[in-house]
Amino acid sequence: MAQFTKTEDELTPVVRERARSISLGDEKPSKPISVRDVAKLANVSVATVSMVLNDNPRISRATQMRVQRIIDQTGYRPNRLAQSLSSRYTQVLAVLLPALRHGFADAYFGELISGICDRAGKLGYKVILEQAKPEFIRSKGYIDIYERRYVDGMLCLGSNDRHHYLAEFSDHRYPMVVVDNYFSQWGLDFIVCDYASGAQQMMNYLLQLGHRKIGLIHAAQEIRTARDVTEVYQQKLQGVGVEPLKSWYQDGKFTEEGGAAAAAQLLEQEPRITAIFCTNDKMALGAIHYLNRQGVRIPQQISVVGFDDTRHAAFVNPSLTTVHLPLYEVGVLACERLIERVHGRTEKVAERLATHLVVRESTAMVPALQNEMELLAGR
Amino acid sequence: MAQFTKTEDELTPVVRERARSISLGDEKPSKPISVRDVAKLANVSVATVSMVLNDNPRISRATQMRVQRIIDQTGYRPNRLAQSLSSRYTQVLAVLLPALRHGFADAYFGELISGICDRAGKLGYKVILEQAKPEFIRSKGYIDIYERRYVDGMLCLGSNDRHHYLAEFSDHRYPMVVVDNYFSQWGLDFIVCDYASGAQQMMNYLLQLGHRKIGLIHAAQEIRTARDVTEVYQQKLQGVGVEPLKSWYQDGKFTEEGGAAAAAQLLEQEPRITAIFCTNDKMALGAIHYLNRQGVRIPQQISVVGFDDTRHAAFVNPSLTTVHLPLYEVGVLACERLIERVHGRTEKVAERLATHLVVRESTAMVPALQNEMELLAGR
DNA sequence: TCAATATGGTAAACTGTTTTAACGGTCGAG
DNA sequence: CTCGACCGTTAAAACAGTTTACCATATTGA
Repeated sequence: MAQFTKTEDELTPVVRERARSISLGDEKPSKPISVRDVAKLANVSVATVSMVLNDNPRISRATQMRVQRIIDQTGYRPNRLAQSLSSRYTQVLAVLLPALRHGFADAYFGELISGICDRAGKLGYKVILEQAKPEFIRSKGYIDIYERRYVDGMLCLGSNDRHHYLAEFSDHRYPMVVVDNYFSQWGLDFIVCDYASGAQQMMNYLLQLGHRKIGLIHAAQEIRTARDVTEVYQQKLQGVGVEPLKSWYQDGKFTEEGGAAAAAQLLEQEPRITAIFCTNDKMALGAIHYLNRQGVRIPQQISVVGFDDTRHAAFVNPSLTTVHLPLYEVGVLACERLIERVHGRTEKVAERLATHLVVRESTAMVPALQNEMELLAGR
Repeated sequence: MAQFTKTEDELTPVVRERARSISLGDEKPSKPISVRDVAKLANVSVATVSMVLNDNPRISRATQMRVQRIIDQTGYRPNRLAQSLSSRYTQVLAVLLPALRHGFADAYFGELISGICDRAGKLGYKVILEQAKPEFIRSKGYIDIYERRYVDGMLCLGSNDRHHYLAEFSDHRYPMVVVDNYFSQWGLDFIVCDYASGAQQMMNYLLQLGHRKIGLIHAAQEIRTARDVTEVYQQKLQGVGVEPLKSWYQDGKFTEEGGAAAAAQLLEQEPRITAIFCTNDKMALGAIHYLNRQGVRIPQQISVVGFDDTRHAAFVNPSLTTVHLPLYEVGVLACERLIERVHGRTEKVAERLATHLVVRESTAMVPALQNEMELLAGR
């Protein structure tokens, strides 16, 4: 305790000794250096060291340099637990994911998480992963992580209307941002892709190609954005005087398998369909897979389109016409806004990022129209 | 401070009052309940409460129930920062990922992470994500997370031989497990898939189908497991008297684009090739994509195989023959062993999980042999 | 019956920071 | 030549738990 003297003339040797014992890394894991050690070596109080660490302007240039030198020499690193305990900020964010079987192996969530992690890291935050398992919800784990001070805020991915527990965040007591979805009801913060606009672009394009009998492979109508797409599909068809039949809607469950099965249903129940609009790329992949092996030629006989523009979309055969979602950017922005909330932002967060159509090879003019055009061209 | 009396008869009313003020959730965020509050209400010392929390056997059934009742009534949740600070265990693990552009949107890493998170959650651990950016390495961020007490241990994914900093973990001072790779040099803990065995099964299968001119689309020879596969490929060919030419090896950079480009090179430089062995599924997808649009029929003209068995492998056209890697299980096991290390395990961790061949539709007998067989069959 | 050993609990020290109120010294103004 | 303001620094009080050493009783064994 009193092993370090405080007289000015003895400072240097003492420093050297401490520094050496550190750099040599003596086998005994000689308990790590603390603020107290640094304070002693620098002949200042621990308060001063703390202030240097948080570069508080109250510290004079001279003192700040003296302390910094000691910090560098000793390789002192403040204990984050102690810092968080006393400062009330953990510098950690949670990413809440739906509890899918092998949930992370998913391009959609992966892209969002990439954006989040990149930005969080840049702003000095760590990110913890949390899966919304039933038990987690039942035991209010989502509140626990705040109350037990694991995190300062949370980003909620893959949420849907049945997640009533999100209502508990409406008072903004616990900073939370809904990522790529939105709720009209609870006044929650959100960052979302403009699904409606994307769907409009896609429908306009398909209609322009002459398609009228368009099947829809959708999923999860409890997700607001998914409903947006479905609604646009319906409105646009009605806009050209077509009332989509019940059988044109098929649930693809957001998976490749589901997409394949839905395509099969569609073909069986409505053989005269000329295009299939899948509300995500995974289902489109499944549908294409099914059609290919049924010998249906894409896009000559049937056009197939997706939604998301995941990496794989470009590497199917034929490559997929789809709507590009700026998921990475959504992640980045959500992360940024969440941190602002943690730091006291009070204005509501609500942003809608633009989406755009990506035309590749899975779409073509409707076959009949194609023939007509060729006739007109005099062939 | 002395607002709570300790006489037995006054306990009940006091409890009720505290409990009500909590359940009503008064608007003022009346500072959260602490051990001290609980102790006072239960008429025991804070030490006792702490022991109940960590179910220390020294506490009698009666006391433990009395305290537990108060805990339940007040909804008290221990502050994890304080717990970690004084217990020296954070109950947090780090997952270190290579800094790929959009790294998480990858089926390979996703599968590993799924396994890790599932098991970590089950064992009461949280998982933080860390990207191995150059700056992170240069500043020894990987040591920082231990010293600053962010985590108890680390799982290292996507490592390779150029990651010399891993040598710093050879003394096992900081618990770390290499996931799905291994190093002969530094005595690090690891859990890995049996790549060599998988490659052998695949090569045996291809050779059995009569293939001799087999191209290899590989990548990242600085990864030990990747080299294992390449070596098996070479040995097996030599085993049947074939010396693979330099031009049979093509670098596919582990991506779809790379796979497509490599396939193009291969076809140009060695048109008589009858099979292509890709060392991961992504490159196989790229190769198939390229071959398809060149009009090459798979598997009639050329067989293509992959490695990994990611979800997409089953949904390409034709579906991909590949080697299944138990990545989820590797994640689970790595997580488990790491936690054992944290709790003092001293035996080295080194396990190799079995892999197996998955035959789908992208492979067939070598064309010439096929004809011969048909002739023999008298057709 | 008395020392020896469990049993159950407690007070105090400890974990490593940040923050706050106070303090001594210098300076300019009245 | 005081008085208040300001500046840089400090001691001490949080923060919210765990751990340790010790202290009463109660139970055993001889």
